[in-house]
Amino acid sequence: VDADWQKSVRAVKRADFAAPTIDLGRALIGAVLVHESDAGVLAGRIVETEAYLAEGDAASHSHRGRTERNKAMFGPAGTAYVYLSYGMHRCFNVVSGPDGVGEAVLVRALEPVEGLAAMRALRASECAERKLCAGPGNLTRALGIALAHDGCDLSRGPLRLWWPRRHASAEEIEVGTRIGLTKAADLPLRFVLRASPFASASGGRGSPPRRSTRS
DNA sequence: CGGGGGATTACCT
DNA sequence: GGTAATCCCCCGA
Repeated sequence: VDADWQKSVRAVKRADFAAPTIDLGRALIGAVLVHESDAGVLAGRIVETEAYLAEGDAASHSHRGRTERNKAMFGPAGTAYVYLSYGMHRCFNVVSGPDGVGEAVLVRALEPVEGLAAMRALRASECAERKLCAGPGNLTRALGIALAHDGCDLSRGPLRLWWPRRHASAEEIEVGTRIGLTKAADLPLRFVLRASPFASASGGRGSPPRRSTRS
């Protein structure tokens, strides 16, 4: 099938996750998230992320300390943190920061690169390719990411990350404010591959809404 | 133990 | 732009 994306990435190493969370939020732009699922290989290239910090970030789940839900955030960098949002959607994060510190990078949008037919079946909703993995709840559904993946090691699979051989330059990444927050809403912690048609439609500062057309 | 509020989305007007 | 869907977390009592 279309496995061209593999040429642009290499296997991730644990050391790749050692960067500070904000740097990791930028470095993950261009990385490929792969789920080796029962429905086949489902993969997408990351085009939008948000950083959630342990200090001075009231919007972070870790802000009030470790709980049963957020304990994966306090694990070693390179762990998956998956949680249920609004009672129905799952959000996928890459845990970052030192072991014991609650930080993570939320993945908000992917460019689909493999398993598109299976992704459409999982979405159970007809939509343009650019919307297939646009939005944190949509991409977890398209890739079949479940709460059972919470705490899994992203260097091992079945949920796996592939590292970009060439990272996006500073000019290629647009920085804005995070989406959907009431607290710490002004921090510039959202990173988007500039002008990507696969980014989520909701716009923070620095990314005007792009929701003029339906379907 | 009760209740407010989400790191969302789709569909309505 | 407004809001229902849907449920679990977590704070305060």
